[in-house]
Amino acid sequence: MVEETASAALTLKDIAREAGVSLATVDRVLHNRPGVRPDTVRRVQETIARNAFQPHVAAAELARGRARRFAFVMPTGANPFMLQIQAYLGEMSAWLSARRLAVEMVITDVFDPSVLAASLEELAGSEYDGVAVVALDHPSVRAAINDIVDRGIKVVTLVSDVPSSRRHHYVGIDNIAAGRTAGALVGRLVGQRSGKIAIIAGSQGLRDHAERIFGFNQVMASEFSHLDILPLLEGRDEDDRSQQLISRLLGKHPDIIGLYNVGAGTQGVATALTEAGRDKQIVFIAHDLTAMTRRLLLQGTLDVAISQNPGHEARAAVRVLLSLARNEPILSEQEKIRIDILMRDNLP
Amino acid sequence: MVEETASAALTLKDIAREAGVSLATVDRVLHNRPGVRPDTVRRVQETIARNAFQPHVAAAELARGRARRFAFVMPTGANPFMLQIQAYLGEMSAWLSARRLAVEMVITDVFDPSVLAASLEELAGSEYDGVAVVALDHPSVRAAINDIVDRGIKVVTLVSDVPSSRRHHYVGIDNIAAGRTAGALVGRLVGQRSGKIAIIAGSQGLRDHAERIFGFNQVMASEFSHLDILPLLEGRDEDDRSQQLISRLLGKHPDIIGLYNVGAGTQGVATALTEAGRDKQIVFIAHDLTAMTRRLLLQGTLDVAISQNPGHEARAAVRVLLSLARNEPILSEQEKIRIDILMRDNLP
DNA sequence: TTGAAAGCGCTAACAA
DNA sequence: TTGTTAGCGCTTTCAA
Repeated sequence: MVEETASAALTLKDIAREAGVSLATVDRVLHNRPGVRPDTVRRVQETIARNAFQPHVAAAELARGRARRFAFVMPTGANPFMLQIQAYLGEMSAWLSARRLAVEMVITDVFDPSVLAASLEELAGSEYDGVAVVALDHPSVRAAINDIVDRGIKVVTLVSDVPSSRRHHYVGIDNIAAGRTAGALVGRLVGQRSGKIAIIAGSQGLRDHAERIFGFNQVMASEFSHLDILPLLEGRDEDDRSQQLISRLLGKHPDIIGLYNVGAGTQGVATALTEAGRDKQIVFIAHDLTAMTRRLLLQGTLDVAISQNPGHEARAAVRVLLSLARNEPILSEQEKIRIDILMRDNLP
Repeated sequence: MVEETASAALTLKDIAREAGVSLATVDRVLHNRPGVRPDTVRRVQETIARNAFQPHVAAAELARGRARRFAFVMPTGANPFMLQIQAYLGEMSAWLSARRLAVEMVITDVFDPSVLAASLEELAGSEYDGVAVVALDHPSVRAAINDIVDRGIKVVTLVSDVPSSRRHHYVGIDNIAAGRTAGALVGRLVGQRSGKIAIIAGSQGLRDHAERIFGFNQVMASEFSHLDILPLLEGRDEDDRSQQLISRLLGKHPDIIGLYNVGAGTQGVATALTEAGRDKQIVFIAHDLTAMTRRLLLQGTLDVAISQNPGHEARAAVRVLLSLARNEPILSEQEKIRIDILMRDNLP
C-alpha cells in the first residue's frame, strides 16, 4: 500500500500561463509587492491556491544572489551554556556556508540594559537580515528591539525573552514550567521524609531565575506543603559565594533534605554538600548540562539536571530566522524548546 | 565585538580557474566521478581544500532537476506512536514540496519478517533515493536491507534498528538506556518504602521491549536490590489483556509499590490500577506521550512517561536521508534522538 | 500596471 | 581525459 504525500512539481511559469500573466507578475503577487491591479492579484492568487503551488526554495535562493546575514548577540563572559550555543553555531559553519548564510557573533554585556540597547541600535542600521539576541527584559532593550523590527530585520529572542517587545519569535524554554518541574522532582524524590528544602539562585533580578523560583514555590505550596522551604539565598552565579552560603546553611540546619540551585554556581554548591558529607542524603537539583554537571550526575551528588538543549536552541534560532527571512511558515513544533529532565541513565 | 563565522562565497568557476581546469572537471572531482587523471584530481582537491570551498546546495539542487523520492515503511495498525510519526510527515508536506522532496508511505506488516522483507525487496527495484524503515531484526529483513543498500539507495532504520545490517543510519533511542531510566525512576520514586515491583511488556520477542527489560533489570539488580521484582507479564500491547493481567496481579500482591509498563496497553494498566483504588500509592511508569498518557499524567495516575519525540524522529529521518542522498555530512548531534522524561510539569 | 530577458551556481549531456 | 553548453525555476532589472 503506497500513499502519496507530496505532489508533482508546478513552476511559476505554469501558474503564469494558467493565470494569463507573466512570470514577473506572479512573482509580485507571491511576495505581496506593489504595482499589480487588485483584480490581477486576486486572479493570480486563486490560481496559486487552486494548484497548491509551492515555489521552489532552491531556485529562489539561487536567483536572489545575495547571501543572508544573521547576527547573534551573546553575553560576554564564560557562561558555559552560552559558550555551548556558540560552539554549536561554529559546528554548523559548513552547513551555513553551503547555503550562503553568514552568522556573526556580537559579544556584548547583555546584563547592562544601556550597553545592550546600544549594541542593538547599532544593528538596526546594519545590513543584517536577522538578529538573535539573549535579551534582558528592560524598557530600553524593548525599544531597541522594536527599532530593529521596524527596519524590517527579523528578530528572535534567545534563551531569555522580552515578551512585551515586537520580536518575531522566542527560542527558549518556559522558565516557570522549569521551576515547577524542579519543585515536583524535589518533592517526589525526597519521598516520605519530612524536613527542610533549600533554594539558591543567582539573583532574583534575573527574569529567568525569578520565573523558576516562582514555579518552584507554586508547586511546593500546592503539593508539598508539609515541606519547609528555607528563605532564598542569592549566590550571584558564583561558585565561591554559593559554596559559602550553602556551607553555612548546612551547618545551621541539620534537617535539610532537598536543595534546588536555580542558576549557575553548581560546582560550589556541590562542593559544600560533599564537604559536609551530606551529598547522598540531600536531593540536589540544578540546571544545565555541562561537563561538570554530567560528572556530578554520574557520581550521584546531583540527582537531576534540568536543561535546555543548547545545540537545539542554536539551530532553532538559525532556522527560525531563515524561515522568517524567506517568509516561510515556521514548523513550530520543531522549534519549540523542551525542558529536559536529565538523570544518570538518560544522559545524551 | 564582531566575529565572522562564514566566509565570502566562492563558486565552482573560481575553483576551476584557479586549478586551471573546466567547470565539469571540478564537478567530477567534487562527486568522485570517474574519468579524471589522478594528477588532476589531486590538484583540484587541493584547490578546493585551500579555499574551503562549499558548493551552493541550492544551485546543485536546482540544476539536478529530478525530485528526490523517499519511502517510509511503517507498520499497519493503530499504534499511536507510529501514527504520530506519519502525522508529522504530513505536516511537513509544504516544507517537503518546496524542496521538491516526495515522501511516500508504504504500510506493511513489519512484524512478519517475510512480509516485511518482501516489501523491502520491492523497494530495491524502485526509483527511490532513500528508504526509512521500522525494522524487525530478522535475518531475511537484514538481507533485504542490504540488497537495497547495494542498489545505491540510502537506508535508515527508524525507531527499531537492525544493527547487523548495512543500513546507513539509525534514527531512534537507545532502548537499554530507556529501560535503565525507567528502573532508576521507579527505584527513586518509591522512596524508602519496600515492597514489590511489577513489570509488564508486550512481548519479550520484540527487540525494543527486550532491551528495555534488560536495562530495567540491570538497574534494579545493581541499585535497588532491596526491591522485589515480580516475574514479567506479557500483555501483547493490548489494553484488555494488560488490564486483566494487572488486576489479577494486584489482587495477589497487596504490597506492590511500583509498576513499569514496557510497551503499549497503558490504558488497560491504568484502568486496573484505578479500579483497585491503588493508582495513587503505586509508582507507575510507562512509555510514549499520547493524548491518553498525557491525561493520565495530569490526573496523577501515571507518574512518568518515558518517550521519544515522534516529530523529531520523522524530521530527523527525512533530514538524514536527504543528507545521505546529497553526500552531505550529517549533523549527528542534531539527529540523535533523546530519551525524554516527561512528568506533569514539563509536558510539551 | 505589466512583460521580457539576463542571470544566480550548479549538473549533465554531448563534443572534442 | 577534458571542455562546452544548455538549462533548472526563480529574482530582478529595465523597458514598454
